[in-house]
Amino acid sequence: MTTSIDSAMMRRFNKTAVFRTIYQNAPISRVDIANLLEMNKATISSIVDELIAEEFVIEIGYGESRGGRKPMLLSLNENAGYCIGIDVQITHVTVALCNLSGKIIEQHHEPIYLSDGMSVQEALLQSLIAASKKVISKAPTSKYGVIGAGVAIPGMVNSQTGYLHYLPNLEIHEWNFLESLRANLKIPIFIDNDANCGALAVQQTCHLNHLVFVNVGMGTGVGIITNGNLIHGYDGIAGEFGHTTIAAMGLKCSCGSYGCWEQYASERALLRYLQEVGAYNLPSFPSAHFIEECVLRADTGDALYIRAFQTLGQHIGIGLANVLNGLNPQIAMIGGPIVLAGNYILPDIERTVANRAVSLNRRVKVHIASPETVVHGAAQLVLRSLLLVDIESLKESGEFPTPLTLPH
Amino acid sequence: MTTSIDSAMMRRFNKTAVFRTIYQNAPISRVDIANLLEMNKATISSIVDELIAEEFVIEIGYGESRGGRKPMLLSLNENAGYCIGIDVQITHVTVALCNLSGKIIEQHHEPIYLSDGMSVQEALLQSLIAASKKVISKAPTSKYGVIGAGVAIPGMVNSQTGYLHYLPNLEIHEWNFLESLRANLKIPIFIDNDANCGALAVQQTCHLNHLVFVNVGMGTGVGIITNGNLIHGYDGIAGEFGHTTIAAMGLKCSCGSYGCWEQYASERALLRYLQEVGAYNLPSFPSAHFIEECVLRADTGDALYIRAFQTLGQHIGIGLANVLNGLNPQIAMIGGPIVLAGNYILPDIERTVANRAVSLNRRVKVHIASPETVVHGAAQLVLRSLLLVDIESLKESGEFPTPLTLPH
DNA sequence: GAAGATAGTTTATCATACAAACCAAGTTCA
DNA sequence: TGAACTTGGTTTGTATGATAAACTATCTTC
Repeated sequence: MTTSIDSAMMRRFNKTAVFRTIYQNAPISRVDIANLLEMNKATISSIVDELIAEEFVIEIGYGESRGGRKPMLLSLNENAGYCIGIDVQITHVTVALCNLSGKIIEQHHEPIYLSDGMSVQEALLQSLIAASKKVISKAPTSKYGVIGAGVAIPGMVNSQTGYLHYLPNLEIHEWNFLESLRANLKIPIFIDNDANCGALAVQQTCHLNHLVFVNVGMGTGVGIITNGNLIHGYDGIAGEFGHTTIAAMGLKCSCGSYGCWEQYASERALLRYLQEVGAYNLPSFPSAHFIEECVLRADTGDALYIRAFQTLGQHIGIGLANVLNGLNPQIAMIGGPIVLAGNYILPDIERTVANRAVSLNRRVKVHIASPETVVHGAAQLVLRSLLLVDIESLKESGEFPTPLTLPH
Repeated sequence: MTTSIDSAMMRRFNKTAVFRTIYQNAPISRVDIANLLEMNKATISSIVDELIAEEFVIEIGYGESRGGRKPMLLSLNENAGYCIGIDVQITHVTVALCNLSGKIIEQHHEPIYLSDGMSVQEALLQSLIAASKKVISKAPTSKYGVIGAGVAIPGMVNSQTGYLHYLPNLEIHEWNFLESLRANLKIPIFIDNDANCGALAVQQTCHLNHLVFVNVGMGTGVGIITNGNLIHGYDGIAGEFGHTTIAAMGLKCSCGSYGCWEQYASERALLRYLQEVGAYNLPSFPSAHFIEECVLRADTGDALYIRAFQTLGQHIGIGLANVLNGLNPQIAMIGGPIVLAGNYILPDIERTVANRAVSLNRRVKVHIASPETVVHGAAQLVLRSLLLVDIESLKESGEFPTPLTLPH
């Protein structure tokens, strides 16, 4: 692992810092960047010149005078290139084309269709590739083109090696996913767990450095950001709070343990709660639009559905309080398909957290994320890796990626 | 937050990297450092010259020739200065004088004695100060003297602000501990939670970047290191896994919640298990030597005690599996007073973890730490802050500490 | 319209890392 | 035994990049 710096490296760090400052504070002038970063005006000018030559940054006109010469305002050239974010789910994939500021330009849903004699892996790959090619073809011409794709996976992946250790429901085990995808998509590809992607997206919009993103879907996973960094763990599978015990003698879980959180806080748990309160006409398995349908029923005032949502909220709250006590974030986000039911579950989540979190963790605000959070985060994997590299990720990866030097 | 680098900063990073390399790989030659860090020989020589002039590093003689000129071996000058580590417990404090390599030179136990009309805070302070002064007076004369003190606290502290949010058992709330101690001890002081200190000590000895340290005593706390960094959370109180629910309908906890792990995995839990299996002559509250006494009984073959330890081990295992699934560390350490019973609890911990952890977390090895781990880690707070500063901690703290420039 | 303020550039300087040449001191082998 | 080679470490010259200070450009104020 390298931990030494030479002048080229110093320049890269500083250039990245300047770029990040523009990215997050645009429109901003050279002087303001210099003040924010406590660097010399001359250095900023020199770096900005490079960024403009590379078309990552553009001058967008003069700002208001503050008693002297008007400042020239700088901004990200958000259409210098594009990236795609992919949210893999059990039944389908969602692919979004985003510009460099992360804004979604095009979006497409593609079902995962398992035809005869085809492995699940092949079906997933085909769906991914088909959807990706569709949105890539929609990308406007630009300096850097489509610079990469980020994939959010609802299972255990190692984002460093690209290995998919386990994908529940589709029952994929130990698959070199990244290699398979790379063989078919000729752009840089990044992958991570879906909850991690969600956390990344939240960080990008909220500019907070300590947060958790709880993805409640068929299973329950947590993306953790502390000190601004995603936590991956040794094998990359950190955040499997869905398989932490909240009831030592509780329900048997598919993982072999008992009383796992996701037995009580997931789509499947919701289905069970509905069965328990006596709702009728239930599917045997949560379908693709299960939550949506339940929300419609609750919206009609169906007390059974409302009660089931409340029970779900309480149990999400129990596990969330655990996560808060363990990690002490600044905010907590609830994401995944369940967000459609945000209004029905949030009060119970909040109440339960208030009763079960300790000390300052009681103050942690719980929010419901937007449905696009994960796909946004997937795109963020690319933007972060290629554009927002900093000291941190250098140390993390051990090798030095090359920010801001994309091939044309 | 500063994220820019100039040549002075570059030098500091590199100097620290060289020092850390010597610290961890001594004895080592200049050439080997250059190869390890992928830096130029000339640069290494220049930095080493400075380190030798400052007496942080010494030349300890020639090594074996590898076909040419013999290398001059470098080593940490471990007696250039000293630091003290303090382990605060409910009934007493343990203070250790350590040299720069972290080796304990002197150790002293001081009771916390509450005399009439004295607040708990005062009693704790007086005990700390008395013990510190005793070991400081034993420090040999050296270039830098006693460079600082690190304090491990069995409660919720913010290591940045020095604020003690809550210290259970002694029932101290919201106290500016660092300020109070600084008023009395005129050396730099660092504080952190006891489990965090334990984790730090383990990291120092094992050179691993992903680990958890579970401190089982009157309560249960976890120190988490991922990517080589301690996790503190937003308010500094991360790691309170003792207050995570493992039984949603379980025992009422002092924190107001139900079924918290520490109700099932702590000294108090052990006492309850003993009551449940019908052991007699039990104290109403775990005394200072409670674990020690229980181990003695178990050593005589007392089946009740052995069974109680096994039950405790199972419940430590349930919570530990949760921690592993949530954080995916490389190894797990059990520390705190319970380590005396390591042989009695470890098999059950391992079995439970094997049954309840998911996927690769099943492979995580569980070890019993030595009793001095926490006090070692407390000393490490000082060594780490003053000597082993690197890119990482810069980003973390946002401000730039000044390593290797101690006043004489 | 002169004085002052702010934005940004140009120029000279300085610190630091690096490369290459060099010196020092060992080993190998004819 | 000594010439050739190898390795460890230093010296010297160079390149890079950040900074400070002087300078230009442009605006506001009075």
